[in-house]
Amino acid sequence: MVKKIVRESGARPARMPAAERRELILQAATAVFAERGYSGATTDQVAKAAHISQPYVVRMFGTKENLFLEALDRALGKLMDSFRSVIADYDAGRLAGKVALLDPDKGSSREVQLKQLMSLAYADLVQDRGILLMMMQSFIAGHEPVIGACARDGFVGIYRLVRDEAGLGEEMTRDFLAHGMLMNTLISLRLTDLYETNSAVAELLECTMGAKLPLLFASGKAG
Amino acid sequence: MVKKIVRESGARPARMPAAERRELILQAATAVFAERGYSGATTDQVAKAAHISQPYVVRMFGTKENLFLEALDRALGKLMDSFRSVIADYDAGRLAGKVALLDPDKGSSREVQLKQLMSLAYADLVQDRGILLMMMQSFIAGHEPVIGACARDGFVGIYRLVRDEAGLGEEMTRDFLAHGMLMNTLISLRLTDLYETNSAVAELLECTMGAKLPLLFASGKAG
DNA sequence: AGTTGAGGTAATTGGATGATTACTTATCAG
DNA sequence: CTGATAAGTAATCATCCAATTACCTCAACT
Repeated sequence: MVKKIVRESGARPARMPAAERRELILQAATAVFAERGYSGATTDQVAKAAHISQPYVVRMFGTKENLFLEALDRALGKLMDSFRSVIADYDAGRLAGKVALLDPDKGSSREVQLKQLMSLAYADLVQDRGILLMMMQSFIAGHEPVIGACARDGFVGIYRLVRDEAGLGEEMTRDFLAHGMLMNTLISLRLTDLYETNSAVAELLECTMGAKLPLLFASGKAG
Repeated sequence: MVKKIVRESGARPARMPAAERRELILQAATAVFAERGYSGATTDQVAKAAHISQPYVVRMFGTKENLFLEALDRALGKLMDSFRSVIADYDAGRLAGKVALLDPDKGSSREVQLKQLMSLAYADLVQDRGILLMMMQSFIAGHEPVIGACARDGFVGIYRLVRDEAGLGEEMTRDFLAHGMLMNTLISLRLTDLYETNSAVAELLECTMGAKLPLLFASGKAG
């Protein structure tokens, strides 16, 4: 007679519908992939972060690669949704108050104002700490056959959105993306760790993030 | 009696002094780490790229982590040497010809001219394809205890060099770094693969790389 | 010629890790 | 109450990979 296994030490996870669990796993995967990259992350780390067993992660997404792709898609979607809603709100006049704060003289063109607003939206996304770094990890995985292709598509999609939908034009879009990449790098590098002890770092962070710097220190807390 | 192993199929590697072999391995490691990142690369891939055995790679550098650190150090050194020699040459008046080409009116300040010259030097480094991507891989490994710390030091070193030794000041240095990060991203993403088929990509590449775009397509051939 | 040490490899190992299999258990419709 | 199905796990496998061990073999110097 095999001894009946009695579940001890309470930590039994709550059951929930698959769709809901899916989102939790994607959140966990985003955080783990963001820190460790595609190769550096393990499905077990994702499972632990989602408080669930490793086999379930694999079974729900098929492969680690597919999990990464879905997390990437989710991150890209959040970024683009955020930008699109900025554009829509701006064009509907719903951001007049914010614009007045950023640009009291109202001397800037639509593009310049939109650029500032999207920078703000971008910095807001930092609070998740996963979303942006997840994308960054995909951008340097260009050599991976499938992930690389999706990353390229995603990047081009962002370029088109900023250049055409927001209407920033070539050079302004390039500069916008460049500063985004610098922000991503500073965050991923964890330069914030040196903020107190290194005045050059403090200067660079303040100069790059501007008023949005506090968001960086608060990052990681939001879901 | 154990059968004497006779070396067949000639491919026996040439012997060479350890210091020389070391540099070859570092070159190979730079290329491999640049493409696949720290976690994604294997010591065996480095060994194959250097045409030697995997155990020898490990024995010569102790650990994979240490190999990465030495390759990173080498890459950072090359970049900073390159910038420093631009600065020295400029201040010694040895770049008058180049400056005249970039800035026919001679209307720009020292900082602006130096910035352009350093951008040029940066783009020259692209030809290796390993140097810059190696650094980029280290920048997104901020969570690794040892590698992350070295990457932070390296980044801050570059910032100081550009801001203080070249004298670009805060904002200009920030913009310089931002565009460098964008270039790194475009290269790592292999957006060049889409240059022919995607006009938005062609536009972005031309806008970002300017006259230096051909260097990008020629990259990977140099040692 | 013989020894020695540096340059190198084959074989192996132990741990990690993505994936699979075979279960268990909760929930809910009838 | 009772299947049936969906949610979830334990155990295990096969593979990969960094690191170790135990060698081999030239070249240089007595």
